[in-house]
Amino acid sequence: MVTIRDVAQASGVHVSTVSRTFSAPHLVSAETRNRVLAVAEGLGYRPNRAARALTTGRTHNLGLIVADIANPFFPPLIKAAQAQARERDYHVFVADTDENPLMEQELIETLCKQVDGVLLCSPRLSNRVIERLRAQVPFAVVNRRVKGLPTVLMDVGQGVRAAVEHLADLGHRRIALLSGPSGSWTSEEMHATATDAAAEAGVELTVLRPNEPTEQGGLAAAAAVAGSGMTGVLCHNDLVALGLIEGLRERGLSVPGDLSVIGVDDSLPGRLNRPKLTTITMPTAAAGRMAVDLLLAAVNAGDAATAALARLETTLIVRESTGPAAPSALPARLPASPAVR
Amino acid sequence: MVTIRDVAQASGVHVSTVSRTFSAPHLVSAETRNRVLAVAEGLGYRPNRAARALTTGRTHNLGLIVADIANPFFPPLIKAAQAQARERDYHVFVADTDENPLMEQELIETLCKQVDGVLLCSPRLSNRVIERLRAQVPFAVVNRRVKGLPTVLMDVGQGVRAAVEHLADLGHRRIALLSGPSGSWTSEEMHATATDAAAEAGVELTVLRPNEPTEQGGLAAAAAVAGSGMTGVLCHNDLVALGLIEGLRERGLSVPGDLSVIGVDDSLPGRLNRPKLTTITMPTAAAGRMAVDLLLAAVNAGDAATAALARLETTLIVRESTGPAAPSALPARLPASPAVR
DNA sequence: GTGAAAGCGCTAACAG
DNA sequence: CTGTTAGCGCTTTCAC
Repeated sequence: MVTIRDVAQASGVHVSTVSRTFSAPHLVSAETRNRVLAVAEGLGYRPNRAARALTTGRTHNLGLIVADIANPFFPPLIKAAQAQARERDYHVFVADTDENPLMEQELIETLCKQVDGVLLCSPRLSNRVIERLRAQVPFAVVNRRVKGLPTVLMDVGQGVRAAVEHLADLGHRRIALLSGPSGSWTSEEMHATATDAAAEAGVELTVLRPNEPTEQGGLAAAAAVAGSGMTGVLCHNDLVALGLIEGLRERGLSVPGDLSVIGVDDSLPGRLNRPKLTTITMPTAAAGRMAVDLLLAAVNAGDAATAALARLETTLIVRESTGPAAPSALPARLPASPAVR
Repeated sequence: MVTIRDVAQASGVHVSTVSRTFSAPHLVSAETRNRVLAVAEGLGYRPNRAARALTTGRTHNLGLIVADIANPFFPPLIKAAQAQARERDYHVFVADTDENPLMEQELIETLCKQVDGVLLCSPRLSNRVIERLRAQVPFAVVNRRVKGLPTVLMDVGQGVRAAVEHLADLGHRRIALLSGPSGSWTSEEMHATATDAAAEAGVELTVLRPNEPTEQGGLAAAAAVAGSGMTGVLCHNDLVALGLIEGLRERGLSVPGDLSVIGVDDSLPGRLNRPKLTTITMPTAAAGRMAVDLLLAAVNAGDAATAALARLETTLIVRESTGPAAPSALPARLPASPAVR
């Protein structure tokens, strides 16, 4: 391994001069700098960032923790975060918690010594634990509110509101919300906004929960939805929506003919599905970039940190999985006179 | 930050004893060990892996480099690799090259000082460059043959052979291969095997290349496929297949009615698509786990390394996107008497 | 079984 | 502008 010392020797200067050529070039005469650079290049020298971290206290590494890498919601976020970090000369550790809060905590604790900050994406950990852990390492969070922490929220409420209104406009009077895992801010937010919006639109909302945030969860929920008299379903994410559509189909129900289904994420599988899924966009790539920037700002600010909060817009994209409520699907036990908005 | 020194002081022993309690517990009396452990626990001490790396030369970190995190082929592999690494007490840096060989090289060079080994998944770099770089850091590769390197191959040839025979059995006589990016071993392997299998099955094979390994690539290829007289298409991956099906549909052609389409990967979008995609499984999770183990073995063996090569099976999964060749689609210019197998 | 001391590769005052 | 020195947190001989 070629070290700073080899370069110093080969170029006839002291190690500190070599160090300076890399970490504070303006403090070195152009002549020496060029010579050192040339020698370093020739020897194939690369600074050892771990050693540097020991003296500077900065690792130039970030941790990125997600619940499930294979959930199509995350890859675009990971990709963007990682690209943005690299732009800022940071490398990123990516870790998957398997939706397990304990693993999440363990991960944070082992990672924290090796990174300057940790990005928590849709964490499953309680706020209480997060607040305790923040003494160890700076955090930024995506899709979770923790006071005092740099936060990026994808304002799913906007999309949910539009989705409920969209269903109401199509004549749906009884709608369901297939909720996500507990501990998920997005899930709570969807619940709250959907409840509000349903009341305003004068439609009846049933919340079915909790469901795994996967196609399996959606598939399993089909039993509860079919024959319930509900004709519009808002799902925790696209995967759940796709699973639900499949489960409905197995029961001889068609989408959007018999029921309308809406997902969340605007993920690849949803875009490629037939019928194309009506869904709520989640600006995951933007969130990844922004979260990295907020995190880095907090890292560099140190104590002077003023926790920023970014709210990213979400919008409803109407495609093919929603349509007019089928009269035939209207239940006999329809409330006497639902307020039409 | 609580260091080994704080623990030493608080428990009335020397730092080296604390060090030993963590890295060689058997060299410490049970009594002192327990006391040190208790104190460390109380203080919330966690060893600093970067500092440890400086003396041991082992970072306990791995690098994982992929062409595109958002390509659904990779997330299951990343997830599995990362989980397996953690099992072995390793953390992993994940980096995306955006399909850019130069970025891949740059990444390897900046990462190499911080990791004990690098996992190259479907690299876009030439073998020549990889062989030069291996002096810097141990490698393992997935889906690429580099002699002397621990390798995991997903034997796509098996699946391709089965796919071509499947199309031939269904009566297809002119088939196309929508090839992937150059530099991709998988793509070359598919090409070679498909050519062989087509000759044996007595069908005519046309290779269309190169295509972006995305739905866009497939969509764009639809123009060349439609009206060409080819009735069966084997695509570089599921995404291309899905894009192609979409492009065909836009031209009024149905799958599997007018043409049969086969993908590769058995990815989520393919499974959820209608028609369900006939595809070739790629054991990505198994490959991720195995590659990590081979890499770690190479890292630990040092010079004594004997490069292992693992070949993982792939199989054809027949679903709904393939069917009998439509007589109407048979071209007038059919070769006089194609050998029927 | 435990302490002492050297050193991993690098940076950061401080002199000159 | 460049050299000297000390030290980051930890492991690892080598003594005792």
